[in-house]
Amino acid sequence: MPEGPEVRTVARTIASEIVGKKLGCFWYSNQQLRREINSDALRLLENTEVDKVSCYGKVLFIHSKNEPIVMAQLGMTGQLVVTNTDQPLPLHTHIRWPLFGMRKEIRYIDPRRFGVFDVCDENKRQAILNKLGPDPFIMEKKDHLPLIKNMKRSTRVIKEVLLDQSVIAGVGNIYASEALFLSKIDPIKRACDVSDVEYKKLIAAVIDVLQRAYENCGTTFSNYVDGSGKKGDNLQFLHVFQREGEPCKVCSIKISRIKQGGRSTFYCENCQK
DNA sequence: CCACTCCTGCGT
DNA sequence: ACGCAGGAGTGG
Repeated sequence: MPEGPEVRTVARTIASEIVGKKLGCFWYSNQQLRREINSDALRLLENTEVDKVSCYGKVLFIHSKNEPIVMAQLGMTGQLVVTNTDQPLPLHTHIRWPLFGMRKEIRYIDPRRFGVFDVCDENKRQAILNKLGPDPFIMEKKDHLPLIKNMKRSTRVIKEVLLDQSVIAGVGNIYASEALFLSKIDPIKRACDVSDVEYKKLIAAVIDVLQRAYENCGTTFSNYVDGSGKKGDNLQFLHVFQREGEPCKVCSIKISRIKQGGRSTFYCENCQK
């Protein structure tokens, strides 16, 4: 479900509910997610207070006063929400984590179970972050040139490079298409054939598209919700994603859909060269 | 590099 | 019945 802006929105919205609260008795379903749930390690966090919630790319961390740190990835359909304990349990609820004395709990819901809910220590967290490319939400101007140099080395198609989290963290299938549209780059072009001028526009477009999505609390076209269960408002502002056959908002020709690396890419054949 | 896998649900 | 879906890893 979630790309950088959605994960960042979830992090912000659950933070306001759980920071400073004490975690209660951890519960999990017997089904396993992408990885098995390490309940023994997670239970070490019972009776500890949540310190902060952070995220990098599509990875979300819940920090307690002590280690370990909770590491969550939402996959395609993961939802991390804080709700009243007496609310009916949605199908595919895999984790319930009450907040001490609050009549509220953290819930992890994930129909497809592509997500991860795990723990790590600070060293492991750094190792995870080191494998990821720069996050456009955090990136500074001085990071642009090394990023462009890195992208340029690849002979892969530019769309697929944008999805590679080790190159740039937080861009997913929606915002890859959107950023390429805004910077007028043909998604079929190999990354090594994209010019410096195009790259500058592309990086600016990526930052722009992600920032705008975050300001609109993310894109909901299916089941994405923020930490309070609220849908995102960004769908109406998308230019190409899931608009196959509809008119381009710039030139009015029909938006195309192609497959790249098994994923759909939406683009305008006229505007993007 | 590619194809394939993990899984459920929805629309055609 | 089939193809599609905000992700990411594996193995050839």
